[in-house]
Amino acid sequence: MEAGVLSKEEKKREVEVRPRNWLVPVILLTLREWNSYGYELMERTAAFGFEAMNPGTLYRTLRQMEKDGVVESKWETSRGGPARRMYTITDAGEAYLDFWAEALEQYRRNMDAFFRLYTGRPLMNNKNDKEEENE
Amino acid sequence: MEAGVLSKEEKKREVEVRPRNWLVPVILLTLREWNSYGYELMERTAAFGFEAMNPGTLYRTLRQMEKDGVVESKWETSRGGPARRMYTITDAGEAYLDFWAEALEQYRRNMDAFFRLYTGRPLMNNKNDKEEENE
DNA sequence: CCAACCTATGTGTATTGTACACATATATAC
DNA sequence: GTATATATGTGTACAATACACATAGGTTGG
Repeated sequence: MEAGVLSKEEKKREVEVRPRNWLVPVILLTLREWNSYGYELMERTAAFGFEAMNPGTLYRTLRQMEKDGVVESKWETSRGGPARRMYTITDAGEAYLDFWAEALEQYRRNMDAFFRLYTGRPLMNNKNDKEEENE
Repeated sequence: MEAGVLSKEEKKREVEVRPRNWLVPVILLTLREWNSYGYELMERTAAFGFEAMNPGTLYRTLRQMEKDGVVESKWETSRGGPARRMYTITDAGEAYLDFWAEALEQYRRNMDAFFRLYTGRPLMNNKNDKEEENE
């Protein structure tokens, strides 16, 4: 394999940087601002990295979130056009969001550690032995 | 569901904040510092959020990375104790790492946007209509 | 000497978050 | 009345990681 450029193999899987469980918090955060519904949420989640969000994934996630009690929904039919399932964040949802944000902070520290090491300066020499440097 | 505290349901799945594809870059970054092997890498990946890394997952990932050409390995037997499969990062591996780090920067912006919104100040009022605030 | 233990690598299978493909229904515009 | 935008949904696939378990070499101590 050649160096310097990425092989077709690697390009294919592109690099996807996004935390797992990113979708749920993003939805919750958005709903904390305004009540909303699936179709609209799709646009807004794009701002957080879900650029080509698949509708099915979003709708299913919303249903699951309702089962989990972090959101509630009811149909909104008083309007032209197809009915919308309007979602509201629950108290449990806000609690979950807070919990998640806290965890995100911890992760940010991990990411910073990554960058410190990446950008050159080795954090420390706390490795007991490093005899396998070269052979 | 009660608010303020997390339900058993939510506690069970804990909040796992870590980007997808985090393991591979962490391994590559570590190998860029020193050549290493699975057993040792387990300790080091812990520093980046893989606190209870399962051996199987790590070893399988390393093999896959070798197939992808981002690392190379050879047995090290000149030592007491079980043989170690020593890994070295390849040029392609370094290129991949660079590529990934760049993508990570973009994600960091998403995360910052999340925090700005989370910590109160609404980014903007660029939403066309928000009639569903209350009903 | 052989049993217990640490080191070290591995396989088989499950889980989970999201992706992809596709289906359906309601209104409005032409 | 059919095309289009809006809106919600199901079935299935996939990839990253988790979990459970197996194996084998070497060292230590009774």
